Amino acid sequence: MNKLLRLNSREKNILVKTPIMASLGPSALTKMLDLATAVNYESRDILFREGEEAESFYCVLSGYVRLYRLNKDGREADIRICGPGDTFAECLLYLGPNYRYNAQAAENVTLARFDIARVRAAAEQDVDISRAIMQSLANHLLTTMDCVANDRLQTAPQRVAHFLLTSCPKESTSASIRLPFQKSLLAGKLGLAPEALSRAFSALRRAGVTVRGRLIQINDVNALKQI
Amino acid sequence: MNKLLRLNSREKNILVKTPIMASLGPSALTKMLDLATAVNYESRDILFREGEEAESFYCVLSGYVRLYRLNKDGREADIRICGPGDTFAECLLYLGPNYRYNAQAAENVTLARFDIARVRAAAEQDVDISRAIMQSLANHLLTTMDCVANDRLQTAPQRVAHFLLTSCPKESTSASIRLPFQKSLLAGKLGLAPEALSRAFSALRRAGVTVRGRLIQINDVNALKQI
DNA sequence: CGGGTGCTTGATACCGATCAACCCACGTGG
DNA sequence: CCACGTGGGTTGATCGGTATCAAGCACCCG
Repeated sequence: MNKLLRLNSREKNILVKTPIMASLGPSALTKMLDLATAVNYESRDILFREGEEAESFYCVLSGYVRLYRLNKDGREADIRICGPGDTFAECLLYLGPNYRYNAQAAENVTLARFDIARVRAAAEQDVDISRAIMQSLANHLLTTMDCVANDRLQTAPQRVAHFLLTSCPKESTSASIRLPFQKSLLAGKLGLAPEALSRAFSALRRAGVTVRGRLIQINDVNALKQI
Repeated sequence: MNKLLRLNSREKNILVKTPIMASLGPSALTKMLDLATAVNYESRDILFREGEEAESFYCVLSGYVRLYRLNKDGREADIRICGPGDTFAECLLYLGPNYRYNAQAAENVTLARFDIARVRAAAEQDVDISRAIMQSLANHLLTTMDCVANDRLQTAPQRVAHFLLTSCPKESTSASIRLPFQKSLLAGKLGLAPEALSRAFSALRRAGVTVRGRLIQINDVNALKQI
């Protein structure tokens, strides 16, 4: 981490377009902007660890953040990958005082930081704010339930196909995608070892998926849906 | 399903002790009780299916409900098992108009049903209600994240051990537990096939776990923690 | 006593983790 | 300019864990 500052105007512009802020009315929006500070981390920096006292929650302005858990042998499992516009740890607004997972910068990131106690107070007074928080929580809950279902129902190639399909523009018959982050991060997001992701990609070649670096060419979107 | 009625006093008594209702002030509580109707389902009844339009969310008064998803070959995966006091589908209060998973009665159940639109309106006017919803959402989000992490980090015996430990009274050195539902339901909850649960139990015998029907005897709680 | 249901046990197959080696692109310094 | 190291990714061989299929068992209730 380094300096902790008011947001500059560029950062403000990003923040206000964020899902959690976009639905706010003008007065709620200024309240929230007043509470936000900007903070930067470098790749691999730890933002916080499981068990630490939670003072802040965050909204990603640029870069990617890994939320993950450790088992007692030190193995890591990603729970969620947060990109620009994503909010995390806001569930602690109404829960216990400790972080429940680790957070690490997957690359250089800029975040908006919010003081939990202050936002909680603001939400009590402003329905706009509590509605926005509920929407965010509800969204994360559904995404996470999707994740459980996908982990339990889909094989590695199916997960990758599913991910690619959600990255395609709707209603397209073919597409080319640029991964927004490293493959190893994608592997973690899908609950796979990097090797398994690699093999899944090569299994998808027969379905018309070509991979070169971060560039992915999908010849037949419908074929992918059949996987 | 059968009749849909105002709650009788026994049901009201259960409902008000429920996490989502317990934190409400008197006026919010009466508002919510006014909105609740009681509904019964028999074992294996389908409450709703993924994709159907969502009019209601539910709170379990007695029995157990399975939330699950299907893949395209018809295989099922449980996402969550809801028991007495649990609320489900409340995430749709602020989201799309359709259920995102299937819900089935795992045994005969009694539920409190809430109309989504009306509760949404009530939450706009009463901070108590929206705070209660946020707490519920935040709780489910964390539980579901736990679920993802456990699926990705733990083997079958570890999952079972973890489940048993959370069912033990805190700070006890030995315990005996009665499963509140069928083993096949527990298997689904833990993301296992029933056979795998069975084998996990027999693997735990060496750690001092004895199983007879729904009764489970744990000789050494600390040994379980080492699994 | 017969039949159903829920559970266990065994045999097998599959999937993905793990370990190890290698490849490639890139940057650095001699 | 080349030798080297580093980090990210791929590929192959192996192992372990769990699903799946099939059969058998225990209990309950008529």
